[in-house]
Parts: sequence; structure tokens; C-alpha cells
Amino acid sequence: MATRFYNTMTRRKEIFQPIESGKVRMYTCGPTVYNFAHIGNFRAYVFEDLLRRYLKFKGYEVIQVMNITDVDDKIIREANKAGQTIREFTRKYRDAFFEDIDTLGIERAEVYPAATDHISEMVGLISKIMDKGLAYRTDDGSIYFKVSEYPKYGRLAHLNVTDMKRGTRVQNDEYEKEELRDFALWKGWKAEDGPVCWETAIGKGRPGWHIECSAMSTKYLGNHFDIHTGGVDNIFPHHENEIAQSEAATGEKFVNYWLHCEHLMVEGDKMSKSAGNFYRLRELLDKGIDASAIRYVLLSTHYRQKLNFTFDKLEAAAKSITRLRDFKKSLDQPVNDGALQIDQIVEKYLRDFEEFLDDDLNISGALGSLFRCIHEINAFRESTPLTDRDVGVVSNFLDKVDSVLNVMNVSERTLSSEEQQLIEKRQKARAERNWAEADRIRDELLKRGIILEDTPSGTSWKRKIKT
RNA sequence: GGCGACGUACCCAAGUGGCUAAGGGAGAGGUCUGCAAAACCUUUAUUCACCGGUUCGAAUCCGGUCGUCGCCUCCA
Repeated sequence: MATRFYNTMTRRKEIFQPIESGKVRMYTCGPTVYNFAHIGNFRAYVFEDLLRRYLKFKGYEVIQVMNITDVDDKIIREANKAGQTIREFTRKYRDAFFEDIDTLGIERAEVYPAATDHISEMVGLISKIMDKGLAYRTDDGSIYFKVSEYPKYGRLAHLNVTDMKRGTRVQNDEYEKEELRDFALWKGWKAEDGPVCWETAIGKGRPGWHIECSAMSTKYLGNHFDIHTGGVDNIFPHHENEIAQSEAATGEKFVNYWLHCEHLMVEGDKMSKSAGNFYRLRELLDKGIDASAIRYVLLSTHYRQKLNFTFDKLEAAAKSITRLRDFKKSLDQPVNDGALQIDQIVEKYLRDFEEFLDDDLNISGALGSLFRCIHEINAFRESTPLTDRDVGVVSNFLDKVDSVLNVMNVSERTLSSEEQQLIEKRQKARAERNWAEADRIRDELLKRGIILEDTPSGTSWKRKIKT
């Protein structure tokens, strides 16, 4: 089975072929650490997590690099206002970022390079571009990339940038440059930058926005690597500029596959602070919403589809996960011996699961096949108990699938002694046929998010996934 | 103005030329239960925004209309 990805560069699905057999090198655009990340940011990171996990599922060795951008206009402004160095200012957001990705079950990348640790690499790259005569310096000490020298400019975004004259932001750009479309590789120091600057061979100042990704991807992945991802809003100008810089400097092709994930909307609208529908992950968690429900919502819509984040969806997600986990849990019960085998069912659906994901990460199809598999096994089990061997086969299947999804594993928090006592009290009440008391305690526990399940073999409990 | 995406049941969401239009949620019915809940089972679109066309055959291809949305210099 061949894995195919939609390549923004060619605007079509292409069979994925890594440069080095069995190994995938990918660069995923990471956070600018000037504030706590919002759920839109995490949609991109969850998408990248799915990509990474699936590549590993397929047997590839994955080398993922995700940048931490810790110097930019906003950071400089805020840090100076607070009288902190940019490192001091960004530390808590950087720590929060790592905490948040752990919370969402996002697997760590191999390298998280910070921009400020790679100034010399950037300077080296800029010097190389200048030596080739593809960049120029302005009076304020800034260095611009000369877009007219790079004929392929605009190929990724499919934009004709020659007659780009409307953008309102252009007016706000106080730097001088020869052509509107030229972009900064290096920004000369200005008084308002305060202490934030580097004295380098190319002058005193700080890097432009795009150069860090070119410099750091090259350092850790080489001049030419397999996959580069980000949100659709990065297509232009960020990724377009990266390509121009990198290919101009190295003379080699930069990236083979460009994957971009669509935006997240909230309750039908673009997420914005003024509309009051702006959510940071931490705010949702503070409301008591379960992280796995958030992960599921972000994960379960195809990455090239706009994702409308709603509270209804969180609820539906929580129930979907519950169904998966209940099924998994049901396998823990002791089983009889028998002669039945369900290998065929499992094999069929595992094949489906893989085929769907092979097709540009069709997660909806893949989840569909998972639920069908569960349903088929449940229906089968109604009449015929599974054998120990069957249970092993099914567990194996779930583990494999969950290595990609990462939604089924729960480390169930243990009960507090008070909760424990309540359950015991209810057991006693039930034994005494004191139903009113038993029901009262059951409601009490439910309020605490604990669901009791009375079965012929006794009473068990589980925590409700909160939304 | 330029470029592009999308419109499938009550909600979410796959499917992009031909098998019964996946799957999840919600609803209805059932099994279980002291009653519940949970779990599980059964069930829910003669039809894919609308109108034309191509084709033996279209949700799927082509043209048009309506609607929603994105990008066009520092936002994932």
C-alpha cells in the first residue's frame, strides 16, 4: 500500500517516497512563545502528531524538528515593556507549550531548536545569500531578499506577486526596500528594540521572520528534506519565503512535500478575542474539560477541512472515546476457552484503517473502520464468548491503532478514600435493599464524575469524561 | 480586483463515475437491572445546496446560479 499526501506545491495527492529509504525527515512550524497557545495552534500540532505517529506506524524512522520562535516584534515589545530579557519573558510560555503538548498526548519531536540559539547559523545563511548577490543592504542596516532574482517565487502560494500592491500591512512596514515584495532576512537595530540585538558579521540587529526556519531546518535535516508542514496561513508569505531563501542559498531543492492544515473556527466564526470566542487550551482545561476530548475533536476532522470547534463536538467526542475505552476495558474480563477466532475481522479492519490513512491521512474513514470493527466484534460476542487468544488478537489490534490515535489509554485516577467509602456505603444499602439511600449515593458520586456500573459480577466504576 | 476551498440525515462527518451513500453523536425500540445508569443490540438519507449538460449509469465529471469561508507581507 502506498501512502499518499496532498502536496500544496503541486495541488494534488502524491505517492510518498522518502529521500532516504525507511527514514522521514520533517520540519513542523512551531510556536512563537509570546503567549499561551490557543486551540487553533494545537490543531496544527495534533495534525502533525497524527502525521508523525502514522509514519512510525508505517515503519519509518521519523526525525521531526519543531522550531521555537523566541524572538519577534511582539516578544521584543512585550519583554521591553516588562523590563525583562526576551529569554526571561518567553520562558514561561515555552514551558507552558511543552506542558500543553504533553497534556494533549502529542508525541515529542526529536529536536526543538530555539531561534535565539541559532543566530550564527542564520547569519551564515544570510551571508551565503549576499555572496551570491541575491540580497541587499539598506541604510538602516537591514538586509532584504531580492525576490526578482528568484524566478520561481510564488509557486507554492500560486500568487502573482509582481502586482501585489494592496496589502494594508505593507504601509505599516517602516523598513525601506527596493521592491514591495522583497522581504527582510535581517532587521537592523532600532532604538525601540532596546537591548534586543546581536552584533554579527552582517551587522547589529536581529533576524527576520523566515530565516530561522530555513537555517534550523537545514542544520538538523539537511539542505533537502522530505516534509514541511504548518497552518494554511503559513503558505504565504512564510513558506514561500523559506523556499526562496533556502533554494537561493543552496541551489538545491528545499522540500519534497508541503502539507498544510486548515484553520479552526469556533462556533461557526473565526476565533478572535473581540468576538469572545477565543480559547486557549488552559482555559478549556480550567473549565474542567477533559484533554482527551479536546484531542479527539482536533484529531477527528480531516486536516485539510476547516474545523468548527463547538461544545457539542466536545461532548460527542467524549462519548466516542468512552465507547472505545469501554470496549477495550471489556477485554479485561476473564474469558472462556473456545475454538473461535476473530482474526479475519481484525485483519480486515486493520487493513481498512491503514488504507484510509494512506490516503492523505483520511482520519474520518480510519475511525469509521475502527468503530465498525468494534461493532462487529460486539455483535459476534453477543452469542459467542471470545477466547483468550481472541482477546489477545483484539488487544493487539487496539494497541496498534492507538499508537496512531492515542485516545484510548487512560491512567484512571484512583478513588479518594471518601469516594471509596461512599461506594462501600452504597453496597451496604443495596444489600439491605435500602434503594433510596443507594440511589442517593449513586447520584452523589455521579456529581463527582464517577459513573457506577452494576453488573451481575459486581459493581465497577469509571470516571466520566468531562466536557 | 486576483487566487482558492467548501455546501451529504436533527448535529458532526467519510465517500469524488456503477455494489445496501461509512462512522460518531442525538432520537426511537430492545437486552440487562430493585429501579436506573452504564454497556451492548436493532433502527433512523429512494437521496447528496439549486438548475442544466455529458454518460448505458453522477453525490462524484462539465457549465451556470445561490450560499458559507479563506489567502493576497510577520496569524497554526
